[in-house]
Formats: sequence, structure tokens, C-alpha cells
Amino acid sequence: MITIKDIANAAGVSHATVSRVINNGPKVGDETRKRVKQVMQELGYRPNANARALVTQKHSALGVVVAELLDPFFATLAHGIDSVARQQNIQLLMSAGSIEKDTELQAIDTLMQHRCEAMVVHSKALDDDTLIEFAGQIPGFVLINRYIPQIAHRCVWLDNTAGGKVMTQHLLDLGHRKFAVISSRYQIDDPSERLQGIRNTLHAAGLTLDDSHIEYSSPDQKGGEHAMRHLLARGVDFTAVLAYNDAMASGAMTTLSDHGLQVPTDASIVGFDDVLLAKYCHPKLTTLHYPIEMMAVKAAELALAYARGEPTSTTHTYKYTPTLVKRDSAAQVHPR
Amino acid sequence: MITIKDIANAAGVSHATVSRVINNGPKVGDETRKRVKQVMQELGYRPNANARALVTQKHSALGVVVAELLDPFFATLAHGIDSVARQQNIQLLMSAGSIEKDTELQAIDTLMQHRCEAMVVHSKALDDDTLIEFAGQIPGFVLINRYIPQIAHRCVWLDNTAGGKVMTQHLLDLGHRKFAVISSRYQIDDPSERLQGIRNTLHAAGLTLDDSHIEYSSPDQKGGEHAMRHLLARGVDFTAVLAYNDAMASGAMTTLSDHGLQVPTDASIVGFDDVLLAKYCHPKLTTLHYPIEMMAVKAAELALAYARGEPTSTTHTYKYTPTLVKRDSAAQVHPR
DNA sequence: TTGTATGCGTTATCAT
DNA sequence: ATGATAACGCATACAA
Repeated sequence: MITIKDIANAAGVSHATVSRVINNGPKVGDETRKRVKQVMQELGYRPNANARALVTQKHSALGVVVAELLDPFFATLAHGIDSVARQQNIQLLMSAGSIEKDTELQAIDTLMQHRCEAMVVHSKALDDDTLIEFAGQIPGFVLINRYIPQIAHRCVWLDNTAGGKVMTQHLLDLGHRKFAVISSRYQIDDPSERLQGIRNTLHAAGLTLDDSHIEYSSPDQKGGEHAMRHLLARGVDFTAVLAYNDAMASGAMTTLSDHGLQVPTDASIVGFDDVLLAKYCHPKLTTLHYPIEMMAVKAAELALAYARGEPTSTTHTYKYTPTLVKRDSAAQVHPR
Repeated sequence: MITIKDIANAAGVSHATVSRVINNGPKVGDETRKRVKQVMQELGYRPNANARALVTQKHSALGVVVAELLDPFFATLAHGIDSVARQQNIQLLMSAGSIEKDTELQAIDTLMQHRCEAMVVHSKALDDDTLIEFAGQIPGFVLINRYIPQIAHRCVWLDNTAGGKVMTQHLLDLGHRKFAVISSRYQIDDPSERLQGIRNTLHAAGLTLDDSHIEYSSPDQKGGEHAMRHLLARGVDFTAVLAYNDAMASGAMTTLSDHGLQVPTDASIVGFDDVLLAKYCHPKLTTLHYPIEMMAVKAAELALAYARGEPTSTTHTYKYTPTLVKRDSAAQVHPR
């Protein structure tokens, strides 16, 4: 590999001068600058990013910690981050990892070993204190999909409660009064927040959600099928179903269809996330659009800005609200 | 940030000894080793990956260059790579980028600046010579989804021609004799290779594929809709459709349905890739399974092995063949 | 078994 | 405007 010294020799200057040229340093003769650039070109010089990071004490890359690239939700997230990285010409240090404490910890640790100063982290397994501590050590530490009051200005998150409210209200507006909920057993905050939104809204309408009308399962297709099977088997009476996400909603529709029940004629169903699947399943899902890409972009920009020490508002917090996308799975309640 | 010297001081040894402990060096007293580890633990030492990479002259990370994380195909690819990276405890340097010459070049260049020795590259825009040159400079340079004879042992690729053959034969076996093809206009090799496979198989069956029966469009949902609209508008006579990929197939089905045509009653259709979509669209797509995750795993392992200088067979090439997945979109030809 | 010394490729601080 | 020179944190050859 050819180094800065090689260039210096070939151009007949000191390596200090070459360094100045590379970094567009202020005090270099036009003549010299030109010659050095010429030589760099000819010899195909590539600055050693590691040496640079060492002396600078910082890696310029943007670190990313997500749970699972296969999940279209995270793919979208990654895509948003990638787009700002590309735009700002910054390298991505990606650590995918399951939702496990050790894995997440490990991922962040590796990033720190690289002295990465900007990172967007999606963590559901680590506790608040740990995260707060990281935020203290890493200038550009930003959390996505999580809200921790103490580091609010580093959080880009979704108002799940509002989401629960919107989807419920829509169904109420369509005349539904008998609800069932398919929730997720695995994650912690999101499901319960959405559930809270649902409960509040129902309550405001003079209704209550009996626990027997809630079914918990894994937050995927299979979980949705499973949950709906249980609902049906237990003879729960409902005309509308609120699902934790699109995958579960889709699974639930499959089971419904297997039992000869039509959506939305026999039952309306609303999903959450608005991933690709929502458009392709049959009937097309009415769901809540999760502006994850927009959020990812904001998170990446924020992380980079903080890492650069730019004076970003430290009082502000970045809350997003999901919006209703009406498609075909929810309709006016049908008299039996 | 606490360094190796801090540990040395605290433990009352030289920093060389500490270094030996870190790297499990051979000649360290049990007693010393234990004490040093103890101190590292207490002080929360994190080795500086950049310094290490500098002195070692190599970055241990695995570089990845893919086109577009949003595409579930690439997400699966990334997932496969990620799984071996995690298993081997190796960091991922990810560069997503559009399918453009400059972007791809830029991505590889950045990886080289980091002195990354292992990389899995998905390139469709760069020419053979450029890629061959990179392969010469980077020990662990591996191409995925591309075959270049001169560097065959660094290529993990799919036999597209065989794929074209399999899908065609399946439809022939179902009694179809009138074919239409929906191909992609954008990528270069894959579509034409698949087309070649289709042509060969048709020819062997005594049939020929008229150019007017081929419609080219963008390789996505919209492209599929568009292509099918044209086919229909031009009054092309067919009972079976061979699509370039699942997205196009799905789009084509939408158009068919809009025109009151039933799949597979009025027309059979076969996709390619077997992405999630294939299972969720209606009817479920008969398609060719592209073992991309398996291939990605192999590519990552290969890249890492080459980078480590392990004696991997240099004569072997890594060709994969897609397999038929029968679902509901292709059926026995229906007499009109 | 342990310590000393040197260098990896840069940037940055001095002089000149 | 340019050139010595020191430092960054670490691995390692060589001494002890």
C-alpha cells in the first residue's frame, strides 16, 4: 500500500505538506498543491483510514445497531440511515443482532472499540441506565424507537399510545362496538403502550376491553394465526380486531378465512406498521403508517450532528405519530 | 479513553506484557496474566481497534457492498452475511449503494481505505476488468451473484440459465404451449441468461418464442403491471407467463385481475426469487427459489477464509441452482 | 517470563 | 509556504 511518504518522495516535498494537501490545508503553494495532487493520482494513493482515526481519536463512521435485517421494518430503518450516510459520504458500521441483552451490549462495545462517535441504536433489551451511561460516553449516541426522559433529546420515537388511539377511533367511527385485540407477548413497551391507547379510547366511548378479548402471541404471521385461532376457539364475540402489527393482522386474516369468515364483512381488522405486506395481502390491510424511514433519517442526522459537536437543541425531543392508512380490511360494521 | 499504558501502570507491568495478555500471547506468567486481566476488567479497558488495524496493517471487519437494503432480496443477502459475521465475531462494514458505477466504485474504495481485507461485493455496474483488478489487490475479495471466469474461485453465483429452463419445463409439463415473457430492462446479465434458458427449453420442445411475446419493463411491481397491460393491449395470445421475478409476477397478476382474468384458470404465471411476497400475494406464486441466504453465507465464509490466507480450493467455483416451488399460480393448461 | 525500543500512517505543533 | 518532529495506541522483534 502506498503511503503519504511515498507521495512526499515522489513529489519532492515533506510528508507534512502532503498531509496539508490532503486535508485542504490553508498554507500550501498553488504550484506544490497541484504537483502533489498529480502524484497522488498517478500512484493511486488511498489514505489509511485507520491511521487517521488513530491520530484523530475518532472514527468518522456512523454506527448502526439493529435487531434483524430480514425484518422489512428494520430493512426500511437501515435504508433510511444508509441514505443519509451516503449523502454525507460516511461509512456505515453495521451491527445487526438479535434482541438479546448480551448481543446488543456486544454490538455497542465493538462500535466503541472503533472509537465510533456517531451511532443510531435500536435497543429493546438494554435497560435505561445502561443506555443513559452510553449516551454520556458517546457524543453522537442516538436511540431510535425508544424514549428515555433523561436523554430525551437523543431519542427518536413513535407515539404508540396515539397509534392505539387512532386505530381504535377509526373502528369506532365505523360503528364497531365489539373488539378483540391481538397483542405481542415478546417486546415490552410498544405493545403495552398501544394497548393503553386502545383502552383509553374505548373508555372514552363508554366501552371496556375485557382481558378475555386480548390474545397475546409472537409478533409475526404465525403468532397472528395462532392468536386468532384462540379467539375463535374461545368463542369471543367481536366485529373488529386490533392487531399489534401487519404480520399478525395478516396471519389473523388467514385463520379467519380458514374458518369461512370474510374480512371485512364478518370482521374488520386493522394492522400497524404499514410494511409492504400490508399492500400485498388480501384484502389489503387498513393499517397505521409507521414513518420509520423518516425517523431513521432524523436519527442518523442527529447522531452525526451531535458527533460533530454541532449545537443541536438539547431540549427538543423527536416524537413521531403514526397515521391511518385506509385500505380494505376495515369497513362499516355489518349487522349480523 | 483508557489505554494499554494505563493498564500497564495500574498492574505494575510493561505495556508489552499487557499487549501479550490481550492477544493471548504465549509467554506470560499465570500470575501476571490474571492480574492484568483483573485490572482491564476494573478499568473497563477497550482496545483501540484503529490502532490495532494500523499496526497490523489490516482491518478485521467484513466489508459488504450491496445495492439496496430495502429490497427484500438484498435484505436476505445481508442477513446471511450478518449471520456468519456474528458467529465469527466480526464487524460488518456495510456500504449500500445504488446500481451505479461510481457508487459501487466509491463503496469499494472506502472499504479499501479502511484496509478491509475481506469483502463480499454485489456488483452489476462494474466491468470484469475492474473487478478482476480488485480481486488481485484484496485477499478476501468475493463476488456474489456474478461469474467471471478469470476469478471463478471468488464467485458465488446462480445458474440463471438453468432457472429459465426449470420454470419453462414446468409449464410445458402442465401442457402449456403458448408463452409470454415479462423480462427486465435494467439489469444486464440475469435477464438475458434466464431468457436464454427459456428459449433453449422451448426450442427443445419444438417451440419458438417470438419477440412480440416478450415485454420488457422495470423489475418491480409496477413494471409487472405495465408489462402485462402491454401484452394484453397488443393482443398477444398466451396461456402461461414467465416473469423475471416475483415482484413483476405479482404486478402482472394485478393487471390480469383488473382485466377480469383469473390466475391460474385463464393464465398460469411463474415468478423467480421466492421472496416473502410470493407467499403473501394472491394466489400464492409458483416460483423459483433463489437460495440467496445460503449463497451469502458461503460468500462471507469464503471472503473471511481468503482474507485469513486459508488454503481454500482455487479451482472450485460456487454455482447454485434455483429450485421450483410449486404453489398456486401455475396449473394445468385450461382449454378455452 | 518480562521489559525496551521501534514503527505502523497520519495529523498537528513547532520552527524555519 | 514548507519541513522537522512528536504523538496517537498498539504489536512485536530483540534484550535481559
